[in-house]
Amino acid sequence: MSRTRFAPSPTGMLHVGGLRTALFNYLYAKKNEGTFILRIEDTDRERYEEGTEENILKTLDWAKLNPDEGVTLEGEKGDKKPYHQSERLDVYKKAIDKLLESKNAYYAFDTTEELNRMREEEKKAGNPAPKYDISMRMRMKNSLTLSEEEVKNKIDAGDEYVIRLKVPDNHTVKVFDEIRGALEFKSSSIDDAVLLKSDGFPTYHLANIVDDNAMDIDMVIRGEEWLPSLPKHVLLYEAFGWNMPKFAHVPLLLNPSGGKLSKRQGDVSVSDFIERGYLPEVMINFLALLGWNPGTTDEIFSLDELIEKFSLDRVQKGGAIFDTEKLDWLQGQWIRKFTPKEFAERIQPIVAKEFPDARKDSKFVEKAQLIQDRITFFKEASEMLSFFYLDPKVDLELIASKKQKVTKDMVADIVSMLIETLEKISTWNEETIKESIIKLAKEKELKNGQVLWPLRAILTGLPYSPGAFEVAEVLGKDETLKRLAKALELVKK
RNA sequence: GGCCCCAUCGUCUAGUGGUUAGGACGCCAGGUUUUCAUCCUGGUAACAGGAGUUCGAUUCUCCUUGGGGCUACCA
Repeated sequence: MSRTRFAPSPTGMLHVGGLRTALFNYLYAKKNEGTFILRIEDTDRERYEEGTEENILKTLDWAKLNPDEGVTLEGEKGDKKPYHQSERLDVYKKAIDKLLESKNAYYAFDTTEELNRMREEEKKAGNPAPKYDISMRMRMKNSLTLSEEEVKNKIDAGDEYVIRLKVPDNHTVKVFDEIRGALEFKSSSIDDAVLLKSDGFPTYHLANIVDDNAMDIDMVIRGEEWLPSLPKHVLLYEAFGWNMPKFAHVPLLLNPSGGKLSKRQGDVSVSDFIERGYLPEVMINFLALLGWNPGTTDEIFSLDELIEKFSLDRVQKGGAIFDTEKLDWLQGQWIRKFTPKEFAERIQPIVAKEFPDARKDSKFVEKAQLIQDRITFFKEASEMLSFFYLDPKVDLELIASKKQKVTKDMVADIVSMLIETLEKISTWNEETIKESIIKLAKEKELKNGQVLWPLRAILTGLPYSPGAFEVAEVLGKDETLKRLAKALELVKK
């Protein structure tokens, strides 16, 4: 049993990196017959974006990574409510009081302007990385430099304040990361982070630790960008006297040019990929392989298979460039994996949108079969099946083909021969059609392509399409001959 | 700048002291008795550099270099 959580902020659409973090958390939980929890970290009122929480939930639902507990599309589930941090302010207040009491935190009354000025001064004085601790703590206005009475007076007077973590001096924080191993941080490099903002909201550091503890999270899987603040979190757990969960910092997803994944260099929000027609199975499969591998050469995995194979010790340490070259290939693999019936069912509504006849087409499965190996996106299906639902244009430029050695003045003869030959076929199927046409070509001393190209071009009206034999079979004898006859007439003119 | 993380083909990766350094995507060539696609076969291409440890380093250690992250009253 294990409890993991995905804890996004509603500050933007869910992006692929976030989905991967969610996936790893989901896989870990399921692998250990545990619980996957979704918590919304909405403590930043400035960056809050309307609708993004819904986008996150819907995207997770699309990917079939629905949380077992926490915030869901059906509302909050579980006995650790609420799961929105903005509704847990009293919980943080209590926690802060505890830290204040144990002197692990202190009040600070400095304004942003004062802080900025002091940092400038420090830099000029040769301190490259001014931190509130060490260099600034004693120079600023806070409960470490002010008397108890002064502090009380300021608070009573309504002065704004934040509460900061008191990082102990001369201390080494030791912590273990499931992916990176043992880590050490000197406390001199850790800043006295703000825990409670002047608006009464907690920062990530506080809220995150308090909630992970309250929600019994025992494995924290999050992005590598959190690694530098890990010692602060460890210090908080120590200050509270709580048991620490295990930590696993997964490598970042990178732009093609190397930096942290961002817009500008292409699509990064999952919604973009959904819109472009990628299947959830494909996205999940692709994301799983970015930073993780099964240790075998297998590459196609369903969510269930991933649950079975997943383990943190096969997660990569280095960042992975989010390069979608392989995504299209994967999509093709998945499309080809569907049974003919499944495939037909999935494209039928899409084709029917353009060609209503497709909806009640008894031969739809056969038609769909012709293109299952030829498409990467379902939306390509309509065009590729168009010739079944409308009369193809007869285009002499297309029917004659230099490459196939078919000149324009040969076309009429070839079409006549085709009609004559095909009319004689009594059992109409791919095999018999093929047989008689190959025989025809041989008799007339023509190359197969000289007969087949015109046939396919007339039947489909397209430069690229499924093969002539299979199209003719599905079209049926009558329709095939009808199209040939019509073409012959037009070509003669 | 400081702190932290990382480093195998262009990309995703296998490898855990001795391998012709393997696979996949992409690309190139050929084949699959019509096009496109699929599929098959073959090819292209990598251990960042330098010391050290060792009989022997891609693998262990250190340094350099390179890349990335963090450095907010954002997460």
